[in-house]
Amino acid sequence: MSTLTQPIQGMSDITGAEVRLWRWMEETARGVMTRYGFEELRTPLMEHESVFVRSIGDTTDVVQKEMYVFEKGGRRYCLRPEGTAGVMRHAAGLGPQETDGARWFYLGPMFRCERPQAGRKRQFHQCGVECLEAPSPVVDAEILALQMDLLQAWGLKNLAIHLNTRGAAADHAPAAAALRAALAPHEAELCEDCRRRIGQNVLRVLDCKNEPCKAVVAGLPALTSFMSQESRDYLDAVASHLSVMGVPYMIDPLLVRGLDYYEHTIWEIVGTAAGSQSALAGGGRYRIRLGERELCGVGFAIGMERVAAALEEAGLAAAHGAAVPLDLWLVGLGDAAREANLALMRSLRAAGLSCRMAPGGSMKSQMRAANKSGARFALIRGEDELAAGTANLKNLATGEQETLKTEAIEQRIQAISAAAAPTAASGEPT
RNA sequence: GUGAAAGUAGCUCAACUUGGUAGAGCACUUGAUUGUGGUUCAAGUCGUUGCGGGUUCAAAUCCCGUCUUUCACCCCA
Repeated sequence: MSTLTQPIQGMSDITGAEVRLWRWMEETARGVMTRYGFEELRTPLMEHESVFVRSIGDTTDVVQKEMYVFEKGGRRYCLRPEGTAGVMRHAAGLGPQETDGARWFYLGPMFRCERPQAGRKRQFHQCGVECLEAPSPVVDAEILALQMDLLQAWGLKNLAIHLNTRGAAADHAPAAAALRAALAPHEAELCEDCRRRIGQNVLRVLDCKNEPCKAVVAGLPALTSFMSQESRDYLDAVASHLSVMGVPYMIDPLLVRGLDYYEHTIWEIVGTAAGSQSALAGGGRYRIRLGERELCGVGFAIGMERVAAALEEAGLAAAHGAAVPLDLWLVGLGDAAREANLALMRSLRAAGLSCRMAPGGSMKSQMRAANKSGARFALIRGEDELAAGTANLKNLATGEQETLKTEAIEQRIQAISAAAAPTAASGEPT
């Protein structure tokens, strides 16, 4: 295929059963988040590059290697690689009265120029929330509960919350320095990547997958032991609030999250999905300074592709991807019947019924089209029926057919349609 | 950014090793039934073998490049 018929690498068209599943996921998410008092916020897909450089951190891989950056009219823009920074950019332009206690959620595409693989696309989709209430372990625990409720509303099971803390901002530098000092005697035992990490991103040594590195890390004191009492108490408080709410979790002292803006609580939610992308979602408490405003909040993001894959694996996707059948397929033989059906379709649709017809063709081909469409009923009219003022309504599932008077058609179809399965709720694109 | 595998009809795949007219199933169209779908039977359509170049009398097949997909790193949701 050529560039004219293929999407860009790592980006894909979402169609058919997949798009129906996604709409259901989005509607379900809106429902859950609304019950927690969150309002939808739609920020642009493009921002000034600096919005992300400031908040995510200019040494992170996301900023250094993965952002789609381009220049236009002397300004540098980028496609958003995540959702939090844009929401904070919005908040920073508002006054404190409008941001204190704000609860926003978002749903939409993000862009990172990484090498694609299972559960990782260059255009991917996240569902996330940001809560700007005054920092408190209570709020963090509530947000975690929300996230688990949402994942469970989608039907996911066997999820594990891995909970940890980055500590208060004042603890970051001392903790990193202490970790470097603790690792120094073992440098020769570490892998090449980890020796590089000591200088650049020392926390990443903690979650290295190589056995020798794991052995070294296992012998180190917990990272929290390098933090202040306040930081340890904060984590304990979050854990205890989770217990009160009955939300299961596990403390994972080796959990690391890469973006610079996190402080205190951080977490990931891991599913059982195959492959290396088992993290379905992540979140944490953060502090972001943009312009004159410094904003503290807590939030999470869920990878929609990964959730969809998990639903697929659990056998839950098919039910939500099923097409809603048409109420009716109109079959007409001859010009007069076709014109009559054309007019009838308009009033049926105005009445809320879904219907289609073929522009022509034999009785057989029209009936085949009706069958193939999955419509519940076929309405059949030819010269004879028009002359007699009637139409034949056939139930395509049972083969039963009844003859109706023309003036009774619409009412009868309404009644039958209402008795059948209700049509799916409407959804909005994102 | 690093390392590896794959791409043939609308779909799932065969033919590639050892170069010699590109095939099957499903799907699709039509007919058996001149006004009734699904099942059955019969016939038919279906391709610039991802794209571009090279080797050769001859390339789906061998070689090079490129695009895309997949997998593992890196990183992240």
